[in-house]
Amino acid sequence: MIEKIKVHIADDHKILIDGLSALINTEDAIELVGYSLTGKKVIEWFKNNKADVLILDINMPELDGIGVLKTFKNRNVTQKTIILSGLSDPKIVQEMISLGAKGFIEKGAAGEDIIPAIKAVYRGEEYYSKDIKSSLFDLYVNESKTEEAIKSSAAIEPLTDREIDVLKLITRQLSTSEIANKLDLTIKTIETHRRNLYKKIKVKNVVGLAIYAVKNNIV
Amino acid sequence: MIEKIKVHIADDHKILIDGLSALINTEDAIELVGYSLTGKKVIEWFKNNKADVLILDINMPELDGIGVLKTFKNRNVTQKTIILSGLSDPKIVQEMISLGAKGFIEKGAAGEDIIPAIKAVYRGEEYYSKDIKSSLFDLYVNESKTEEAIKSSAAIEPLTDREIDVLKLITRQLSTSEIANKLDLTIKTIETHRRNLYKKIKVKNVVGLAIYAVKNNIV
DNA sequence: TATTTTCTCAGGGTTTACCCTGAGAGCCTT
DNA sequence: AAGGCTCTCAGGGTAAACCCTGAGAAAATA
Repeated sequence: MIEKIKVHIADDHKILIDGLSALINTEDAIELVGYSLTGKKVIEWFKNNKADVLILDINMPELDGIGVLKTFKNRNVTQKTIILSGLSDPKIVQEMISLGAKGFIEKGAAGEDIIPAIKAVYRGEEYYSKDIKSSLFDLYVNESKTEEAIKSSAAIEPLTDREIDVLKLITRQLSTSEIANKLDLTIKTIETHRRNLYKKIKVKNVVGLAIYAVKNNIV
Repeated sequence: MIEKIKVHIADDHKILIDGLSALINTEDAIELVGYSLTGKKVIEWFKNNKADVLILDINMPELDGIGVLKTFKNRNVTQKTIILSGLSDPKIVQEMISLGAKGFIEKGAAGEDIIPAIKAVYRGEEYYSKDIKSSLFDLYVNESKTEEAIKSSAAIEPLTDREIDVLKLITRQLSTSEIANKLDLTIKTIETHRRNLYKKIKVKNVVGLAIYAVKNNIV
């Protein structure tokens, strides 16, 4: 039996994972060895497992695709990655590339792209779907592999488990003292978590937190 | 050869269509006879073609899923429809049902839901994925098939213009005094509007307000 | 015209959010 | 062993949110 290309898919829409899975199963040379519904779970999975290619959605709750690649980079993990993206904002494309992404497929693109993309990236090549290429992309690809791009990142620092706990309770409209009660912690601790959330998410107050939570499906 | 269930899929993400297509192809009794990437194209397609079941995404450019169903309703077209939705806002669920949708699947749900959903809806039954059901949904489904339900939509008192102004500024993370400044009103007035918003939307604090605003596209 | 709704503002109050600094304990990685 | 991160907690403070009651003026509606 020939060695198959091992693929891991990360996307918060299970139905898309199942769909891609079915697509991939039509190809003998590729097999799906795992999937994740959040960025955090991707990190967890790769601690104990290996895949040849990671297909990574950008918009995910808790920790987004950018955060995943940053985490990999910080840990000096080299993971061949194809980005799945709803929108092809050149800035984001640039950032993902500078973080090591080797492929880029728009969700609006045809599903047929996925198989050649996996194969190309697996071989060490790069792959970009037409929409990406024909957008402003070409202008950036050559200059984008610098360190600066990483720093100017608009992305959000990854939230810790505790912070997510607190954020979830905040969105349930609980006050700081109520949260402290529920988690058996002091008010001061919860206040610290709140402050850290403000800093990380870069918002002014609890309203920004709530909006972030809803938009990122943490509710 | 046995008659297959003819399905049309509408979603602005081609990759999801291709994925679902692959999923559906694993089932002999169902075949994909067409797809659309925008709401407008759905309308066009159904002018000259027929499908037994329509799988319809809500978020689409040009004309969204709600618009599609409204168009069908205006033209007295009865089309068995399954809604594909990223979020399960009860209000939207309710509206889609009153517009004739017979099935409802969250994108976060498992892909295995899709086949039984198609079969159920084809047989004239209804189908809702677990996430939808287990949300506040059950409370609404029985009362929502009347014209009245559309008017009394989700039971929230209508907001006044001023209240919406204030709510918008709140979601921009402005404080009461900042809002007062911007609108040339006193703090006391803004506080009153806030209090009325809490009552009408039935939330405890500004967090509830923010969540409501995001889910109802007031941001 | 009469009534309701909306929009405005007030006094006076409690509670909560938010900001600053600092710090110890445990865990993981280098 | 050393550095980094997470999680925990503290003192002490200001600003803001939130709650109560009451009410006048204008505009929409009956």
